[in-house]
Amino acid sequence: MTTPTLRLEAFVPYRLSVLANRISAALARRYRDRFDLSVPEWRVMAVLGREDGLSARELSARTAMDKVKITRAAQALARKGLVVRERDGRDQRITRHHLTGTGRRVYEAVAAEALAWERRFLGGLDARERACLERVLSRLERRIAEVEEAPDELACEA
Amino acid sequence: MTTPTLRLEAFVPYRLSVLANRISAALARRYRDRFDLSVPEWRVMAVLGREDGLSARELSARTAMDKVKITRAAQALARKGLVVRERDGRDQRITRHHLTGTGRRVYEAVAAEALAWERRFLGGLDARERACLERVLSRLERRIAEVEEAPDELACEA
DNA sequence: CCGAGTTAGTTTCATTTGAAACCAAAGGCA
DNA sequence: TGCCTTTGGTTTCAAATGAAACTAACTCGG
Repeated sequence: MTTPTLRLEAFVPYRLSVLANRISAALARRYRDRFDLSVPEWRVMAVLGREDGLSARELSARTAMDKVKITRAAQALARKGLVVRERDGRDQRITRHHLTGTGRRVYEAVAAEALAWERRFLGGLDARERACLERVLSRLERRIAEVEEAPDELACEA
Repeated sequence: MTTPTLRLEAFVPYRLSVLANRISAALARRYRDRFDLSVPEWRVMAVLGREDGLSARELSARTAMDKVKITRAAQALARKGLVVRERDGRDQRITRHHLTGTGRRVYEAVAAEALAWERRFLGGLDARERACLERVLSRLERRIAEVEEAPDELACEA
């Protein structure tokens, strides 16, 4: 038995990374060109569009971005007049974030565009492939969480 | 029919991006802790381990990294004594890259570790899920290439 | 109450990144 | 042969990033 050699183009972490970056880049360009938004800014808007009044901490949890990124994205959005930030009444440490009127209109437009892009992108797949994708994504999300918790043990299935 | 609202946690580009970053981060930490290598450095080594004497341009193509990153990674590897770089005899513009003896030993070690990690990671999936993953990855790789070429048209399947 | 410890968010600073400018060597081609 | 363009690679510069330090506000045991 020969030692299996590592081929980058067949190595799943590499393939996933390249794929995700290409997809992100394609979308990021659209956000920037059409709406002058960065990806972190867009993610914050996307979350606020569905749940208003979140704190930075909550935004961080829902966007998978660290708190520094949240601060900066939120400040940028505030400068652009898309978001307002206010101290929470009960706990003065907390900053609550809200879309402004303009913010909401922009949100609707970007959300529509993003969904359209996704629909078009996934439209190239047949129903079986899309089901497959959903399965695999959920599965890998669960799996990486397991591996993150036990970076060394031979953590196999329960 | 209500407008479908965008839920970030169900949006494929977002999920893929977060997933790929988590996987990359987990691996990157190992490369760094055990071998003091960054991801770009490791990718260059991985390619050189199988094809020696590549130019920066070829490395760029095979690692999906731009030429600036290649220059920097290669310079770092040279400083560490893992790679040597030399001008091509025929075309003096070209730099050829080779693993040193140490470089090859490190390559073998990192490659083994990377493959072991992947095996462990994917070991959490059953055979069907792994097949599914392979299918979906190939499919999406093809699909993003199509969309990159025709960013606007409603490019569906041929 | 009051200080130790915690939590929310911001700022700082060093590192990473990539677009664009740049330099040097080839490749036409008049 | 001597431009003019192209190509391979490096450097520069400004922006993005994130770890760690920091500030301010809250909590809780004594």
